[in-house]
Amino acid sequence: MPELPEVESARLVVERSALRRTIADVDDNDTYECRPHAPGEIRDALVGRQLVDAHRRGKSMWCETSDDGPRLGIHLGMSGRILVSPPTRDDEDGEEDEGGDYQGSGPARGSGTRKPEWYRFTLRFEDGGALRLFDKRRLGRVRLDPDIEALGPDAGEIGRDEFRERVGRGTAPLKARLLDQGTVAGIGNLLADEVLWQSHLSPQRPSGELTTDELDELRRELRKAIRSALRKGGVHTGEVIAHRGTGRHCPRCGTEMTRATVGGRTTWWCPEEQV
DNA sequence: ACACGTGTTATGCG
DNA sequence: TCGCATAACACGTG
Repeated sequence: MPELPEVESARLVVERSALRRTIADVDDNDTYECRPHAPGEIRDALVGRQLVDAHRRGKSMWCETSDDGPRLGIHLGMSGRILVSPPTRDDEDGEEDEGGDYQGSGPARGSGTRKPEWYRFTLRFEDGGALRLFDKRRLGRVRLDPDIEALGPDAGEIGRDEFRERVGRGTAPLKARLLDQGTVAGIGNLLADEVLWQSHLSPQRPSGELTTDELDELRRELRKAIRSALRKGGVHTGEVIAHRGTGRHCPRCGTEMTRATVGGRTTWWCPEEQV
């Protein structure tokens, strides 16, 4: 469930630890993760180059490469994580620096097992270290020159007027609009539920019927939730997230939470407060 | 064993 | 053609 905050954490890891290291080899043999590239295509484009910058918009990140090389796009999908290991020093096998830990909410969540086949993509550096994409579910994606322009503005940076204009239109349910990456980029299922709860808005409200005040409030709560998730380590730390579930209650008013599929995703909200 | 979750993309419909 | 809805994808988890 990497959403915007988790991807930003991963980007920071790349920026901090993977730039300016020469790529010696690339394992791009996972044809699903690297689609539509054929095996070897990404390797041929990157060997000998360096990553020189790491960017992000919404849930998509990409790196510029040296000598006017192609951009390397990485999407974490639903279970992807970026792991970067330092240069090997005297045959020492270094600990991996990790970005975006989103492994569920409980302390004892996730076994931590790392099967080798879950490493879907690897950049091996000349210094002996590597950048890897670790992805159990295999819905992540690596590709050259990704189409970033298809995404809407980043959810954490979109301005007030543009937010009003882009979100406050159409007849689809508000939550579906928020999940549409072409409208605003970076909001996933959990972040959407959190922000709607914080804003006292029903996920089912037709997005075009929101007032300007409601849209402004929604944007404020969105920025707040993103900052908070970045600080606390993931969207699962949101206030209402632990209260999504059968028999759970709204942490503000105690009303039993309601469940429905909205925008194709399981949605939980407080039927009393979110209208 | 089997349903569920989940971001993206493809497909379908009015 | 556009906006919206739904299915498909992969596969670990409960």
